[in-house]
Amino acid sequence: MLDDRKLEVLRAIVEDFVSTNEPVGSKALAERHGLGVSPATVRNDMAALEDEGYITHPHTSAGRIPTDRGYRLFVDRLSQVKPLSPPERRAIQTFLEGAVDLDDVVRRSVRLLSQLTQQVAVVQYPSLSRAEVRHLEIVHLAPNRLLLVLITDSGRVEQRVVELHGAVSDEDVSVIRALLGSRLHGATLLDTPAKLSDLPDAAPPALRPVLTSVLSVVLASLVDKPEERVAIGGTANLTRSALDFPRTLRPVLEALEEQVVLLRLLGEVNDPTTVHVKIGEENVVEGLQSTSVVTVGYGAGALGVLGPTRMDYPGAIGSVRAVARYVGDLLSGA
Amino acid sequence: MLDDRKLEVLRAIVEDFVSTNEPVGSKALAERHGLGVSPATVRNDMAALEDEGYITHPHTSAGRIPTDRGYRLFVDRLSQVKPLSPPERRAIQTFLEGAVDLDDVVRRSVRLLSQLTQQVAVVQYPSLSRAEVRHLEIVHLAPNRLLLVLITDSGRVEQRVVELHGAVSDEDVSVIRALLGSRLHGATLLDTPAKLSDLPDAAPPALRPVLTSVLSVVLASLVDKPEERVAIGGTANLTRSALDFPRTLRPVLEALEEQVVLLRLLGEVNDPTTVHVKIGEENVVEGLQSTSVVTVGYGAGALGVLGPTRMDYPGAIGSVRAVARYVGDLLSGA
DNA sequence: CTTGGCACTCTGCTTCCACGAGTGCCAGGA
DNA sequence: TCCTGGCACTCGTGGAAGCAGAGTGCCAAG
Repeated sequence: MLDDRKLEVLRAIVEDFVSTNEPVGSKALAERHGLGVSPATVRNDMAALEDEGYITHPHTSAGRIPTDRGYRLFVDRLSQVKPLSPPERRAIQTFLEGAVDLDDVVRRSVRLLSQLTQQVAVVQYPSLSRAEVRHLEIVHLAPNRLLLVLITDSGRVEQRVVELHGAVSDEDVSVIRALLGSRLHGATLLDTPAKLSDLPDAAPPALRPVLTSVLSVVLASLVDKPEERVAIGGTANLTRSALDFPRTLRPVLEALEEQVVLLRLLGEVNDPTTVHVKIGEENVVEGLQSTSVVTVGYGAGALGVLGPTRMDYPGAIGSVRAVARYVGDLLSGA
Repeated sequence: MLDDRKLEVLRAIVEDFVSTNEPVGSKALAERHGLGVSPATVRNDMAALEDEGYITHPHTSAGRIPTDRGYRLFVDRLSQVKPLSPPERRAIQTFLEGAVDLDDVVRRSVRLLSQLTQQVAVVQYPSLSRAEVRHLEIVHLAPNRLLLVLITDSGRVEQRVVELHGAVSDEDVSVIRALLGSRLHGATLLDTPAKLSDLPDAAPPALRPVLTSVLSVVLASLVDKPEERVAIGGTANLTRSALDFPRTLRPVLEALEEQVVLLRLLGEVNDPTTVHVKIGEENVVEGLQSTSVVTVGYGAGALGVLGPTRMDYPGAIGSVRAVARYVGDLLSGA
């Protein structure tokens, strides 16, 4: 059905359309790419590609533009990842290494990705559930109020206030701190319930009420529904493609304001090591049907970019992959 | 020069234009507002207002729209703050009280403000320099690497990694923790340099190198240039006024991506208790000359909204003030 | 299977015109 | 002195018409 030349035509259409944002006609295409055939032949191929649903017409007498399906084929079979240049790699590395803490790493990654790809960038914080506990601190804020501070190996710091029913002494707090600390150090949050289940029984009776309050907060807010966080940046890049989003910019911005939506975008990554590309209507998220998303896991989390379906996929995939690698190294090393 | 009726005309123009987004003509104005005078009279007043620079024409045969100067006069002398309704107040309070930690408070405030005002909302995290140290924890990450965790009374948690030149023992870390803790507990970060200046001398000689490293990190990254943070939300609201930003949406989004810019917007608040309004060209920030900003301090930080100059100022001022009050209470109480 | 030719169909742009909103000015009246 | 009705004028908007150009689909010949 689709011989090599037809695929070549599709590739040319995608590349031209991505760079010019204008429907591409048979004549221009035959000239600019060295296909060695006449416009008429190209037209025949185009008709075939259109029959198969890879390209379409905006209107009768305009050139062709790729459909979502066309981009899909392009990404899967017609393109190869554009690797970054060595200077770019060095720049990424030095920029990321300048970060002073986890927040800074994430913020820098977002900025980096959005500048490299000229798209919207999304970076997830290292997931809590997969993280190891490096330190658990209990601060005695008030007689009946404690602050739990959890530090993970990926550098995340989570805090929760625990309201107690009665007052508790500094000494008791120390005991609890020691108890919890010894149990949890080095554990992942997934292990936590098992590690803590018998703790109230093992503790001195006087401390049990307090311990129970503390545990319920730990389990409820850190284990059962661990808070996932994401950072986003480069939204200004959406306006560059104002032509791509006739009236759809609104819903896109709205969707991007929702943490839940962003997490879904990043979370649909099954295999964490390969780059995933969602194109147009493949996105189930409301409001993002006219966008494409390129994501990849970096170890304890995921990151990616979002832009119009008319996107430089090879470049985006290359950048996303490279940044993910550096971020992954950085976070597992620190 | 400007008698009461002229001011009334200006007020009517501002209110009409804000609600309809269309230049307002003399006839419609004379009818809809009970001015009791003829369109011709209104026209004369309009001419006077235009001479004074309070209103202008988009083109010869269109109605009038307010200038920045007109809005300024409106805000200063012709409008009164629109207080929130009791149900609204209750909703704010319950929504904010549901927050589990500082990040959550800030995120909720942003969402609240942007929904109340239908504008872009900006909320600064409580400033570090004005905060009191509630707890300073030192975690021994590796033989020659420490993690400092600073918790302030406003709930902020800052972390910094300290790389040491040589290994240090757990016991030494405990000593340093105790030393620093006793000195800093209850101090503000502004007091810190004074409180710590003689510390190396007072400490056991063996610990001095380590202590010096720790102190230099504390002073450099927490005191000398304390990290200010801001959260932003509701950018989708900018598209609602696509008519207001003909082609200027781009620079606005770009400006909003810069933490520095946001801090400048919020930072120009001198008197922290009153609401400040910057209108259009009054904004020195590049790219925001077509927007207005309404800000107020809430105690340890500031918050505000940003939108087109065509903004419901009384409503925005009311919302900003109310939210600031609740946030302030919440953060000083917690 | 490829190619050149040709008729056809659109869109985008320009021009033109009529309409209507709104203004500025003036002269008369309170 | 100020308000008012009247009137001529300006100018942007919107629809109709016409034109040029790009691009297509199809066909018959190589």
